[in-house]
Amino acid sequence: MLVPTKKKPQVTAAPARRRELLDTAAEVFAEQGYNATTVRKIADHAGMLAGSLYYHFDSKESMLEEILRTFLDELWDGYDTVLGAELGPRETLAALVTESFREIDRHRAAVAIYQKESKQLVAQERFAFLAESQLRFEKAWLSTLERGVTDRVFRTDLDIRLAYRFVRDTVWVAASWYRPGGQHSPEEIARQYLSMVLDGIAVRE
Amino acid sequence: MLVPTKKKPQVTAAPARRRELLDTAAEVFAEQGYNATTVRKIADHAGMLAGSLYYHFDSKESMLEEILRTFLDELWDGYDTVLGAELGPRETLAALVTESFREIDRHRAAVAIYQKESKQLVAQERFAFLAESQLRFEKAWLSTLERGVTDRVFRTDLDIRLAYRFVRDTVWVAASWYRPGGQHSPEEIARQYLSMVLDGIAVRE
DNA sequence: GTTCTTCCCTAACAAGTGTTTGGTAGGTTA
DNA sequence: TAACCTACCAAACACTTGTTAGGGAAGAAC
Repeated sequence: MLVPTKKKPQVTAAPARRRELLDTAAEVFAEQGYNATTVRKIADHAGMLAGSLYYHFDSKESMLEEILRTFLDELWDGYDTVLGAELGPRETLAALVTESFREIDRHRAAVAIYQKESKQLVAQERFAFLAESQLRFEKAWLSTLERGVTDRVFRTDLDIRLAYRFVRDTVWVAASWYRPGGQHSPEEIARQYLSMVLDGIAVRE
Repeated sequence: MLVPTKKKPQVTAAPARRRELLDTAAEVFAEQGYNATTVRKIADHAGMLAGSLYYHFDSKESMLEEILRTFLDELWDGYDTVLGAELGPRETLAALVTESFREIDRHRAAVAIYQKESKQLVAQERFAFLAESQLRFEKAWLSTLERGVTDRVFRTDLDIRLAYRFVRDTVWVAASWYRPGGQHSPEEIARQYLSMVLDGIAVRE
């Protein structure tokens, strides 16, 4: 019982308030950019003062890390379910795209942050998990495309790495304009995107 | 001859050194993000001290403005030539995509900056020209797609605004991974992208 | 040879940055 | 009632930021 090791809320299981603050922080990060966002702005949006944030979090950077980790954890939950179902390549691609749009719907802010900042963040060892995730991501998509090519489901005359970047980007950039509760549901957007990616926008002869 | 009105180089026609500095600044902006880039970093890359930059430029912000203005001017030179040729919708789309990849090849850094920062910049009146350009851009692409639909060249069952964002994003996001002097020429990338956008990645029955 | 111009340096400035320290109101526990 | 914990505030900290003022070296102009 010596040295009570002042239990800071950072280490305990995340309470509701903590999640609340992370949500508002993610919103501001996504809107203004991480570097342009000051802790005072976050505190403003949360109705408190800058210093008070440090009761809940170690640093501004740790807030960013937790936002991205939470998002990626949930993303891979969905992806692993899809990949574990062992569907055909075309169905796997469709399921991955649909799942991605669902994640955009649920984690719009986090996705936007990821898109904007991940490239610079991976350089820091603290955010090395971004690189790992990116690698798994690439493997999942590339193998699906390759399977589709060998199965003669996808065209064989295309550069597969270009196709990968093509599909990947078309999906995730949507986070920059997507607004939850808009005209289209995530599933509807996924359906139209898939239609364009798979069959193209030109009329068939 | 009273008051020699100290001619600052900012107002005169751009000398070579000025363009040189803007190029290095654009490179750093693109790599680290505008807000994360300090004038000292720019000066480092240019082999001089921070204060010396202010002999050439009014401010950090004016450097950013000139980088984006130069890029957009050249972009619209190319676009206007394409649009003025009065080609069919499919050919216009192909020409616009190809022209876009050429611009990415020539202004990689500026395009990357535009992609990352424009959304937050348009709020400032100084960067209102970004909004104008964006509007012209949207008109050009949307009208091309609409013409294609009425001409039965493009599919009629697609949400045309979704298709617009689809094509727009697929093209410009390429700036985030494209490296000049790589395996593929801009024209080759454009050809493959067009093939995917027009005909899709699925095998035709 | 003197003057002028170009281009950079040195040194500082004020404002804004993330973060820390000590305190405190209010509820919960003993 | 007393001790304690939670969640915040108030005020400052060291540092970085964009920017400015004055000066000086090297060459061009006269």
